[in-house]
Order: sequence, then C-alpha cells, then structure tokens
Amino acid sequence: MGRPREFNTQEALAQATRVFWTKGYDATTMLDLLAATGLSKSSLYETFGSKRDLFLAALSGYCDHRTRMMQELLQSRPTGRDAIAAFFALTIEQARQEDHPFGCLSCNEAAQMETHDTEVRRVVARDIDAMESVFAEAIRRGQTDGSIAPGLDATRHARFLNTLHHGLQIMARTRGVDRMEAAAAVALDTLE
Amino acid sequence: MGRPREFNTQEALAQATRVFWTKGYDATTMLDLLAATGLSKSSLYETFGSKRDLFLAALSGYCDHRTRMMQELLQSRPTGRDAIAAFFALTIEQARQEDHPFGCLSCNEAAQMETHDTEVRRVVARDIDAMESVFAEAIRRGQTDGSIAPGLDATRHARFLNTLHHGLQIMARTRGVDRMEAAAAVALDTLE
DNA sequence: TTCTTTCTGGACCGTATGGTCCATAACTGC
DNA sequence: GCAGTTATGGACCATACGGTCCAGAAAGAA
Repeated sequence: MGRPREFNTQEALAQATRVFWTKGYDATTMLDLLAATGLSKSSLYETFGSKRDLFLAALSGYCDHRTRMMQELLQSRPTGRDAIAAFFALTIEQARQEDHPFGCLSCNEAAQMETHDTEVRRVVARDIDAMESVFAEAIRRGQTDGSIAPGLDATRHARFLNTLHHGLQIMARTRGVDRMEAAAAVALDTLE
Repeated sequence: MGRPREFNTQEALAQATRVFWTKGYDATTMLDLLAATGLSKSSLYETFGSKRDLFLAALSGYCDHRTRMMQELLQSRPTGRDAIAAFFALTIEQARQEDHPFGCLSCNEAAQMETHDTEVRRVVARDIDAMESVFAEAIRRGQTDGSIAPGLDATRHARFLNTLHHGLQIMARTRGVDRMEAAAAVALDTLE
C-alpha cells in the first residue's frame, strides 16, 4: 500500500558513509549527503532522522562491517600470523586505491572525539575494543598453530598491533603508503 | 608610537593552539578563539589575518615546537634508545594530564586532511617527515652507542616508530592510556 | 476511478558562522 | 595639550548551516 520507496536504504547509507569517511562528520554538510545519496531532504530526514542519527548509523555499520571482515579473515587464513598479515596488507591495499576513501572512519572520528557526544564516543571506544579482541584472538590462535612466538603476552601485543593499525590509518590519510608498508612489516616481525 | 598592544601575541597564539588542538579546526569557531585568547574580534583579525591563517600559525608553531623538543631529548639523553623511550614516556604522560589537550594537533588534522587546503596538508606532511627524520637519527645514534641493535634498517624502523606514535596519539584521544603503555613497550622491545 | 498512503521537491526558518567596518578609546611623541 | 597612530569593542553583513513543513505527485487497493 502507498507509494513505494524509490531508493535503497542500505545503498543510501553506504553513500552517506562514504562522505563521512572522506570529509569527517563536522565538515560534511546535509547538501553533501543529499548529493551523495541522491535523496530529497524530506526522504533523508524521514528515513534517518537527522545528520547525527545518520552518522551514528553509518559509523556503527562501518565498525560492524570491519570487525566482521577481520573475523572472517581470521577464519579463512591458515594461521594466526597469516590472518594478521592479510589484514595489514588489505589496509595498505585500500590506501592505494584512488577511488577509495582514505584511512578509517572510526580512527578519523577518534581524532576529533572532543566534538562528539557520548554515544558516538561509545561506538568508537567499542570499535577499538572489538579490534583489540580480534587481534588478541589471532595472536592466541597463532601461538597454538605455531606461527607466533608462544612467549608473547597476547593482550599486550594485541594493544600494540591495534595502536599500530590506527597509526597506519593516519598515514593512509596523508598518502604515506610507503611508510605503511615499512611499519606493517616491522610489526609482523615482532610476532616471531 | 600609537596605542600599545594590550595582549601578548605569542600567548594569544598559544591559547588559540590549545583550542584547535582540543576541538579540531572545523569545530573551532571564532567565538571559541576570542574567548580563549581574550582578544576582540578586530585585534584577532588585525594580528592573525583570518581563522585559517591563525590555524596555520598555530599548526606550524606546534610542529616546530615538538620537533625541537624531540631533538633536545635526543641531545640530552645518554643513548638513542633512551631518547626514544623518553619521547614515548612523555607522550603518555601528557595523555594522562587532565588539563592537557589530548593527542597531537598534527595527527588530529592529518585525520581530516580532505577538508584542508594544500598549504595545511604540506605542513602536516612536513611534520611527519621531520618526526621520521628525528626517529631515524635517534636509531642511528643508538646503533653507534650500542643501545640499539646494529642490524636494524634505520629508515624502515623510523617509519615504524613514527606510525606507532601516530597510533598512540589516536589512543590518547580516546583516553586509552593503558593501551598506550603496552604499545610503546612492545615498540621499544623491537630495538633490541 | 477513487481513496489512501507514502514519497518527493522546494520553500521556508532560526541560528550561527567567518568576516568587515567604523566610531571611539588609549597611548606616544612633539 | 595637541596631533598622529594604533588598539578596541561592537554593530553589522552575507552566507550557509541543520532542520521543519507543506502542497502535490505517484503508486497500490478497492
């Protein structure tokens, strides 16, 4: 019943995510979002509520997606070390793609936490925790399958890898891809 | 001759830097800057030109200051390794200070490069290069004084440390100070 | 066709932004 | 004290922002 929607909600959200990812929350205007999604103002507000709500949906979706991606990587690779290496390689590869937004939405917004409300902060904090957990899991699996030195403190090392990953994403923003490769390579060396 | 200035330019710049550092360029309004510096609008525009010019001055000053600080650290510490350790320790200590802005101005703005013009981008890029240089210098000195393994590729490792440092600054923004310590400790371990 | 529901475009609004301008105050040198 | 110079405060401006609202278009159900 009623006139059917002329747009795909998920696709619109993906486009909006792209804009936030590229420009950051503050610098993104409703005009940007309308142009990117192709929706009318009414449709966007009707569907997503407000700029902040849309951002929250985009951020949550982005974080969930990446966490899932990491976990799948962890499942599909032969060893824990391979999974970590593949994740870093993927991060670098994305930074090379000209048509791909640079860096990481969550990291970017973490850099401007002060301007965000508590709910956004919580999502970002949770994302950091989630990534740390997956790193720790990968390390423990690597220690079981023999690809990672058994003496490592998994939690400590997970925090290290997580921190380095955030640094890599900042480097991606400045297009320092060469630097990313060196940094990731050294990080992988620490696993042996 | 003429009415003398009632404020200190350097001090005003320092206050402005603090605001940019805390909130980021986009989220900082002229009102914020006026309140922080205590100047009138006319004085601020007369002295600094525009919001962007003021930001550029703040950013340049911030980067220069930190580079100098790193170099002094390198001079004053007994070994190259000590210098690097002291730098990370200082970064973490600052992240603990409640009254201190979190993270690093340059890193924060690197996370939103897309919204900046080429001149700002150049300053940020130069800052990254400068830090990498100091890291490399510290590593080479450490290799000479025996505090750092001679087999390390200084450039490669400098990129690694630099990237990790940027990650640390992001962690500082989210108040993940515990994570910072673990990450920095692992990074220092790689020098042996 | 008609009714109902939903979507759509754009007009509109209050606010806050970065920036300009000017009258006036404050100080120095003569 | 006067002239010249500079700083100051605040009024003012155009614009752009996020957000609301409504008249009408479009499509399914009867």
